[in-house]
Amino acid sequence: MRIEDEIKGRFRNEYHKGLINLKYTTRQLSYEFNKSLKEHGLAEPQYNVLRILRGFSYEAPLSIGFIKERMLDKDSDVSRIIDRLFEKGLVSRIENPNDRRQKSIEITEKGLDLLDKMLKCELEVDTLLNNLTQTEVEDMNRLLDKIRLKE
Amino acid sequence: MRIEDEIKGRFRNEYHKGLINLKYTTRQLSYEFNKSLKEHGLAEPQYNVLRILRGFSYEAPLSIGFIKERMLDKDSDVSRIIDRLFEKGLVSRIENPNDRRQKSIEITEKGLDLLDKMLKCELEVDTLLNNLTQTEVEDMNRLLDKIRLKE
DNA sequence: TGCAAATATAAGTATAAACATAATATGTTG
DNA sequence: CAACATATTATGTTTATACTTATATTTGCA
Repeated sequence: MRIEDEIKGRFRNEYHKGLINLKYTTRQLSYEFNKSLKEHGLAEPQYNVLRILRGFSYEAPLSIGFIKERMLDKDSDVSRIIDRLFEKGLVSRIENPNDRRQKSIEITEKGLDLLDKMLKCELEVDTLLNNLTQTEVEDMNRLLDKIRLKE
Repeated sequence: MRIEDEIKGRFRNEYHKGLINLKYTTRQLSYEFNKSLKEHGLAEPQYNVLRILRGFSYEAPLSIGFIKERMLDKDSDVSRIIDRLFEKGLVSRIENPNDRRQKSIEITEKGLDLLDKMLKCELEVDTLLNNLTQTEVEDMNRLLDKIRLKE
């Protein structure tokens, strides 16, 4: 559907439309992905933390700060996201004896098992943009990178 | 900065990168815009509701449902967003005598004054994508529309 | 007419972002 | 070593999304 119809609005110009289109499309993609995650009882940031913990398990245990640097959202409240994962038994959390300010976080067996069961989610990620050809995705990435360029 | 460096991650392929790039770029644009809104004490959904109320004032008063249909986020909790605007005196809310299930919402003088003072925010919207040329924005809109096509 | 279904909104719960502040641990410097 | 700055994490508050359930009202139909 045309974005104008989907939000029953109108745009001042192509730039205005671009901004709304970015937000609207991103939200729709997240919505579809979240439905799959919910089936496994996870919210998206929780899933992202688990994937970081698994991805860097050769450097485990990780600190909260290390995880935070790798989150999409730099303001992520990793402390409380870890709280929820800890309560579900998906991660362990102990005080780092070398620096007692830090916590040492590791993914548990249960956490790894859950990620294994969620392989479908991972594959889905690569299909959400399937309407675009390889060249088109490359074009889009080039445009998005350009949007973020400073000065 | 390259998106790979910004989130200190790696991507399986261009599609995977595209998805992350969309989320990351959209979040960054929102972040910048929200800073301006905060100066006026509004969160983004509150600002959007006010703009809808002003934009359709010739059809005023509007129902909650009418507003919801025009929100970017279709699951917006417009009832409670209106609560907050009402407490700030920016909108009025009365029971619709023709259909007492509905509420009649209107923007107040105070609300209109606030929007007037926020003209800078409105102009900023059109500059957030200024790194792109007109043709590039059009390309991006075409790509985003294509992402959302069903089958 | 009477009653079930549909509609409009509100309210409850869990999760998270955004922001501020606090608490504790560590590093540095005089 | 004391005083101060900095680092790391936790906590508190407000706002919002996502989802569920409740309530009041209207509508449609047997």
